[in-house]
Amino acid sequence: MRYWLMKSEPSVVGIDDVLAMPGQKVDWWGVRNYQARNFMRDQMTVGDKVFFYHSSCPEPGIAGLAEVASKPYPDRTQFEPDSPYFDPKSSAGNPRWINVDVRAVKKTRLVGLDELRAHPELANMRILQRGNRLSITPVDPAEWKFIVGKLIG
DNA sequence: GCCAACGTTGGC
DNA sequence: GCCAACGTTGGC
Repeated sequence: MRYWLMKSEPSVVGIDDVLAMPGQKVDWWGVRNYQARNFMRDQMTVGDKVFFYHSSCPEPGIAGLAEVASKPYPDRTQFEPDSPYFDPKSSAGNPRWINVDVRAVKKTRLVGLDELRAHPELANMRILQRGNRLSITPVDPAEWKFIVGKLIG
């Protein structure tokens, strides 16, 4: 069992959108970074806990709790010629981009970056480091416990 | 819109 | 394999 933080732009797919989907699930399409892909492909297992993070929006921060809901499988958008995520170097037999399904568990209050930064217990979180751009990052179990127990309540 | 950080590309 | 140029991310 691992813990993760996964960024999504709420103007594209926010926590409310996922809660409204059948089974409260969404395929985590669109990751085009090898490190983030490898986390999904190599390290995620069904049931892993996820912070659903809203990025590139007026209030960036943790917006909900979620969990990994499938094994890794090829990202459908890499095969869609009209998609900005289309990858001509990808084929069904040799897909380059992999995703998992994510199930939204519940919406939480918005825990913003400034609030996260206010706690020394969270100082090492990848999301708080300068220049961080990785859209999927591992979360330390102690950090998960602190945020869920003390901040989300 | 700015810009720091950092990943990717491609010429050599 | 190096590295300059370029593109993207994402908070501000």
